[in-house]
Amino acid sequence: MNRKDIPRIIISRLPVYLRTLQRLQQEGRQTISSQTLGEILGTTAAQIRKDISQFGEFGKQGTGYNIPYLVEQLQHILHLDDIWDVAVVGIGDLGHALARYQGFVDRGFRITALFDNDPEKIGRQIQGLTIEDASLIPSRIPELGIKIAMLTVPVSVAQQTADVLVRAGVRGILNYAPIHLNLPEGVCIEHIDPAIGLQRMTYYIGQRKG
Amino acid sequence: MNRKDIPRIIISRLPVYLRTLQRLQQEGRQTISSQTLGEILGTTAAQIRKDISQFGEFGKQGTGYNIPYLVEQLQHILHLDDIWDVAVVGIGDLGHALARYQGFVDRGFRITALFDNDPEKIGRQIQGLTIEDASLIPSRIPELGIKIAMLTVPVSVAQQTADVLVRAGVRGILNYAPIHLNLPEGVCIEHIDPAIGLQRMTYYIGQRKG
DNA sequence: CTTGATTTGTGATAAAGTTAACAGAAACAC
DNA sequence: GTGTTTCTGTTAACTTTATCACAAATCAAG
Repeated sequence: MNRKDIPRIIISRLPVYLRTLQRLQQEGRQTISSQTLGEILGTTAAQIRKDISQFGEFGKQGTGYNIPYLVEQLQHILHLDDIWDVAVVGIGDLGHALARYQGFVDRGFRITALFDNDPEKIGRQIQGLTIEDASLIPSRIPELGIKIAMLTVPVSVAQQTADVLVRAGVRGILNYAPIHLNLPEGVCIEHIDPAIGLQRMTYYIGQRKG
Repeated sequence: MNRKDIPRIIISRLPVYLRTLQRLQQEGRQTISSQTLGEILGTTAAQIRKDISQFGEFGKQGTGYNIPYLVEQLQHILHLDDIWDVAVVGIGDLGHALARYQGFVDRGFRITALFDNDPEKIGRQIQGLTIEDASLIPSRIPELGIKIAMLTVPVSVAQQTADVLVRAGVRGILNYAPIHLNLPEGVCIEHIDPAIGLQRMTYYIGQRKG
């Protein structure tokens, strides 16, 4: 089981499985078959079985998967055994919303640092955290051992801010700026851009009047 | 050129091309080769050429692509010739941030309705728009001709709210609730979940202490 | 006008990903 | 205990997607 050999597309589906399994677990459900999980997720049983089987034999014939056990295994595979500390860089409306969002802890993440370069914002508090001067990123990120950042700065400074973060030791960036970031090998990047999502739909929805 | 025959994965890349081309256009650049665009986007020239060629011959040998012309063509392909009206449903921190975001208009979208079911919020204004009672969705959505909604409600009511929107005539939903929505054939859905993005990265980043 | 450098669009090829199908294990009904 | 049903993990077949490689078009220089 060499981690590098497992296709990226399979890895990208695991968090989706995990999210649903955690919800089912909270609802008190004990087991689930690939068939049923596929129906819930709008995918096929074969794909779910194939994906999960990349990492071991977690199911049981005739019964399906034990939900708490599979949740545990997926969390381990995705390195979610411990909580990750995350920084939010750029405290505009969106950064503010992320800082206040209560849903990260159950998923394995905790926001532990906020950065902005606006003197008006520096020093203010959100959820008990103080917004720090972005110029302190190079010292504070290593100090706090932060490896992951959410980037919610304007496009004009996104690439340079990302570069600073990477130099400070950040290994993964969730980028909300609507621009493709070029980062060195070994740094992970995920892009979130609502307009891209909307534009992917309008192709299929068709003409506005029609 | 049957639209249905073009692979979804190609469609999903077009908005990414468009976003970059629009930025280059704003910077005053006139032409670009697939090679250079590939370097900017971290992809290959061949893929860009193949993707674009699905829809016609928009480039010129020896020169590359004319940026304003290609932008226009991509906008037309994606049905972005006119501005789409969009509703935001659920005005928490995130819905609030989306309602205030200034970046949609250049990308083809305009937020024209806000809904929430909290009496405290109904009637308040954001960017000149009044938050309306979510119970009015069935009448207001058709009235305003809205076909696209951004869904930022709690998980517990996400599916039922989506169902209401679809019954009201919505054809595409950008879902921010961390749950998979099951919608009828013909309705487009895109999911945005920051925790999923983070979890896709932690697989590769590895153990927190390591 | 010719030569050399670029660059597209595309048919052929290779790689990657998905689906189908089934042996074997487990559970269940009676 | 036996027969039936359920369900996984896996191999093989199939489908989709990405890459390669090149003819033909364009441009620039002299």
